[in-house]
Amino acid sequence: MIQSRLLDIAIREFGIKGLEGASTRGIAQAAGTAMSSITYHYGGKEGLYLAAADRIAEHMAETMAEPLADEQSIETDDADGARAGIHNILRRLADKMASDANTEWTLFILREQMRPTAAFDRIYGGVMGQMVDTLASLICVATGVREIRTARIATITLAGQVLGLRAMRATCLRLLDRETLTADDIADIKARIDANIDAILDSMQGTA
Amino acid sequence: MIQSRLLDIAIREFGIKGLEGASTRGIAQAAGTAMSSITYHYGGKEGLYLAAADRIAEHMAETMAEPLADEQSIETDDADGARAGIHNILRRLADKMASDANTEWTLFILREQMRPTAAFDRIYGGVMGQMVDTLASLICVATGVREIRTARIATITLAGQVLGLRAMRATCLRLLDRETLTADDIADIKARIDANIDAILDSMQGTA
DNA sequence: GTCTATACTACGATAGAC
DNA sequence: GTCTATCGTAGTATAGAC
Repeated sequence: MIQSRLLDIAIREFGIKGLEGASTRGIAQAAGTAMSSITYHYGGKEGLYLAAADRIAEHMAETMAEPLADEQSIETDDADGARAGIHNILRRLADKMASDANTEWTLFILREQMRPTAAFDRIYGGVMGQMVDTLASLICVATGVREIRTARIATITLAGQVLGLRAMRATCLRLLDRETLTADDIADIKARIDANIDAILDSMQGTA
Repeated sequence: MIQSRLLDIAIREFGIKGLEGASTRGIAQAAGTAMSSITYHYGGKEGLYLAAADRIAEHMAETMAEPLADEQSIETDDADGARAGIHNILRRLADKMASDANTEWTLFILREQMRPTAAFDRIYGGVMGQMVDTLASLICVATGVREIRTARIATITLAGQVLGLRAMRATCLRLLDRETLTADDIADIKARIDANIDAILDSMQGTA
């Protein structure tokens, strides 16, 4: 399937180099085909970029479908269940952000976060918006906080901790004196994040 | 001063569009000069990019000099002072990350974090490395934690919360239903971050 | 559908006038 | 120092053969 290989390469190249930095020639060559097949299948560079965003949204939906489905059925008085749901979602996200295997599409998303294009709508409108909304709802249930705005702001800080694994990767590596993050590093960081989540939720519960 | 204007525009363009995305022609035109003056003053696009990184490092050094100088004189048994220092540093960083006025160079740094070039050495080797090292030391003092690795991992999560303001900006705006962050938004987010810091440090203190 | 050819544009670098 | 003019390269898009 040339289409599929083209998309995989595109996600990698766009993620690493950005929309302007990546070249259709380079993508086509890496996929082992002619550049004009990009025009044929996707209408051009822009179309390929948007298709890459759609595929990323799909991929995200697959990995997040299970925890999101579970968590949306939580009762409004099940604080412990809500807390477990928050951990579940963020842990899964942390796996993606920490692993080198997911570098390409996490970078793609981060670029869109910093400077959104039409591609961001496709990603956020997919499972991503649903994910942060669910997190905010779960925070309300877990802490007893009533104002959704408060929960949303907490969502930003909780997700920020996790996104930081990718967004400040260079600093992480220097600070830990590594070339890449080891399995031990990732385990320790995830443990720290889990502890932070509990500490933060506890503190919100106290003031609610 | 044509040099100064050229650098300002360069930081903006490189920050927004990245090294490949920005064009020397565009930068020169926006600065009101000929493209060849970039060659004359900086030797080329690469040289201009590195000069922009140096200027960003300077700017960061100016805004962080005071809190870093204060904090390095903290006694090893002054847990409260250390905690205040952590708040001080992260609050100042949060101001920069939240404000639209600093969009250009914060984006520049984030790009380098995601995909470091020689420019990252100049930024990290300046005040940035010093900042995260100081944070880790202060965390040790504030919590009684002995292992520097534990403190460094906590540093990553604390800084991640703050960096998230820029790195997930698009999600922040959608979640709060805004075009740009208002002063109220920023105040609320900073208050949440302050509370989170205390909650996290408390939880580390308990287990140390 | 996939390829080769080519057209057109924009880029960075450089030479040389002033 | 700053400008104009130009060169070579790399980019995207497109037409047309198969």
